[in-house]
Amino acid sequence: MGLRERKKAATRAALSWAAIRLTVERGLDNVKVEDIAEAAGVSPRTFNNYFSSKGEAIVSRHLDRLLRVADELRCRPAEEPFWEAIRRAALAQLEPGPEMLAHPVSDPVQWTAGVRVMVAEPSLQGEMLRASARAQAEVAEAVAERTRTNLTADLYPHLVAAALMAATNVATAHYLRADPPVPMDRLLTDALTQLAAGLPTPSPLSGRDQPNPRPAQ
Amino acid sequence: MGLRERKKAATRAALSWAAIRLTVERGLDNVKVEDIAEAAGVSPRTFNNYFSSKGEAIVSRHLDRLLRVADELRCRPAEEPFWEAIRRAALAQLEPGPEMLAHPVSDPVQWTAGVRVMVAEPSLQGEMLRASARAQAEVAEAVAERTRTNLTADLYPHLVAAALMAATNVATAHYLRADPPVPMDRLLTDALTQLAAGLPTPSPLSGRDQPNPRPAQ
DNA sequence: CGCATCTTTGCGTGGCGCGCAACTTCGGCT
DNA sequence: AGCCGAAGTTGCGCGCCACGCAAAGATGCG
Repeated sequence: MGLRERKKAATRAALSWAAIRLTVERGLDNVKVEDIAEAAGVSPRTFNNYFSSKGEAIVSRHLDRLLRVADELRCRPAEEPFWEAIRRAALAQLEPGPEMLAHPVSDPVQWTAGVRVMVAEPSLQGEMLRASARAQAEVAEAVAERTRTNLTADLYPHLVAAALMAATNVATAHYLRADPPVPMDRLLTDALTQLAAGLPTPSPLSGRDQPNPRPAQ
Repeated sequence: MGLRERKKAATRAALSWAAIRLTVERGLDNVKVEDIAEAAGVSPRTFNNYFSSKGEAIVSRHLDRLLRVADELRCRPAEEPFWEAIRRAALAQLEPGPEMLAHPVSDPVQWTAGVRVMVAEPSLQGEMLRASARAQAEVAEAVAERTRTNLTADLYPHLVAAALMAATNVATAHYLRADPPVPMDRLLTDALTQLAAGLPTPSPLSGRDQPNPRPAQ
């Protein structure tokens, strides 16, 4: 890989991390594009050569994580049971990615705070969900290959991909509000297990700690 | 309901429909907020009293549809089997809503074109997915009530809601690309059936018309 | 070394989101 | 009926943002 591309990737990462860090520190609308560009040591105009909006910059790290899920799914051996492969692929997003290790700026705490603001800020929610949708398309393709289903004629690969992303989102949301904290891999595995079981209504007598306190109205 | 609220609702609908119609006719970025306001007979400034962006205006009709799903789910009798209730609720979005009947402007063709542009335009995708997320929260609440699960402690209601929305989105996407056309209710029902069955890998020998033409690489 | 290609940058423009402060309309209450 | 507070509308103005364009700079290859 030439110097050119390495530099591009570095600038991209710098911009993205700067966007996340500043947004976490000051709040989304106390950060101007100018600030992000300055923090990354680049002209404001250049920012828009890499990202078409603040939101896209912030979410791009999240998108990278999600794309690793599709990659991992393609890498799983073909003889592995299907849902086991799905589970492994889903867990791939929790491993620190290549650019995560390169930038020591990004401790997990900062990342969690970043995700929290992405979920909280309305204008970032859309961007975040769009990232999920993009990753979902990749996953659907991988699923179609693996299960030999048809990407345009069958619902199946899209359903699996959508369910996988849904599990990710639900687990993430739960992770962010869980107190005391719950490990993310457990949440993800749990969600996928329930999905693969067809989401049967849990029997209220077995293993439930407490029934819903809100009475049915 | 007083005159005030009726007028507000009317203006809101007028703005939203105008936004959709103009966008379908001319393309998203050949429509200025000014145009939409003018078409609705209202000042440009007023537009932003109702919607905070073009995208929100366009998608608001879609959001209304999705919210009807949660409403319908709450209305289904408690003795109805759970997944049957889910199916019925999902199908509720296909029925023309109250404001659909009031505005004869909105034939199904126009609506389909509207959805098509929402899915195609990048800046509308996010808004659309945000609408799904909002509806999903409502559905999750309804599911928690019905199944007596806990909205904050359990993944279950969120998973069901997310799966329902995923089914809706996947079915919609398939509907938009299907040629020859496939009835939407069949797609939705099919998607939900597969989900409730735990998304088993379809056996490639039975009932498949054609295997995936792309070889696994 | 020198040229072709890609990238960065400054500038300018059009549009948008929204706070603010009049002004208008509505609806209840005496 | 008439009045008054509340709610909605409008015009104005500001700061920000996305992006087209063209000049200047960096990079890689022969």
